[in-house]
Amino acid sequence: MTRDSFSRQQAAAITGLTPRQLAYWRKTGLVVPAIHTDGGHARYTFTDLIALRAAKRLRDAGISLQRIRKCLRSLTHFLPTADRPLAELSLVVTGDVVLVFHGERAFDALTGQEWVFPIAELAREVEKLQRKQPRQGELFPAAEEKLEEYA
Amino acid sequence: MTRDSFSRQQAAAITGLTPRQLAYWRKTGLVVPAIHTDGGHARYTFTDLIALRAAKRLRDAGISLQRIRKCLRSLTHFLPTADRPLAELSLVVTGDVVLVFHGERAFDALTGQEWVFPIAELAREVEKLQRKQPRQGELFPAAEEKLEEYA
DNA sequence: AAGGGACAAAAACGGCGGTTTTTGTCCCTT
DNA sequence: AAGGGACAAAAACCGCCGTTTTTGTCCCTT
Repeated sequence: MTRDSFSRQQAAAITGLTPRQLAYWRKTGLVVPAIHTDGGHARYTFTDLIALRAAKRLRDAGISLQRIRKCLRSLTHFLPTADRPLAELSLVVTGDVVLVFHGERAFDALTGQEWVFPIAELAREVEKLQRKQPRQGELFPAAEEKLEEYA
Repeated sequence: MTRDSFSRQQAAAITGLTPRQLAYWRKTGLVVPAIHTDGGHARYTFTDLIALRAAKRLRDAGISLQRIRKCLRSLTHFLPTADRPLAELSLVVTGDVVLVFHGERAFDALTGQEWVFPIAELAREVEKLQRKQPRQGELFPAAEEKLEEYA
């Protein structure tokens, strides 16, 4: 029981996961312990624990393992800088979706699509428009066509 | 064409929605124009435009009308302060979920569940644990039971 | 204890068809 | 123009069911 390596039992106790889950997740590559003892037994590092804990939270939030896997696959694809997303990134979970916060922006962990728009921004848009009453089309080019179309 | 009331055509042109949609959304109560002319015709206010624009964005982001309605219903339920969520709150959309930012927190607009957890927080948790090696149970009470259970 | 295998229950997924909601279009009235 | 009604196409939803994934449990080996 050193300072920076944990047995499976310990890891399970700390993270709130079952030993069975650790075994399966290891076998399927979700979280693979970084260290092995001489006897070939697994040892979880501190970083491993964080990853496990993150995964546990995602599970508790109702995200299925399958979805977590998908997210990780696409994350390593569109955010290659992060090689251990579960231990590095800020995650927000809602319903069946995982959001990643990266700098000021938020992405869908699955698709990489960015989907943030504070209402304040909308207000500014419409305000601008209001000030230019006569030539309001500039802000919404597509809308301008519609204006003519339905005029 | 005053400064703060817009006809249906204008509203449609500005927001990028079709007049048909405005009519339907009005009829079904999603966004009801706040003003009426003497002749009984609808006039959209500036705030209405913002709401329309927000809804439009949600639609563009792939959120169905039905889901938007659900979100609004539950929003007015667990955030009663906001009586016009579409025109007041910050929304984040990903996949088929709508997130509401309210102060420092984020909620699922549908369930009201709060689901934010920066990884940094997890690291702190585990760090604390590491410093108290001998009595590690305090941080994860549930885990402590497991420790015994699987010991 | 840890690892691994085997088996079964539980959970999650994916596709399909039927139903409801939303939108487009046309027409009529004011 | 705006409102409203009617009809049809498109989009979205819901429930069902067979398949796959995940987990629990038991047993055996080191």
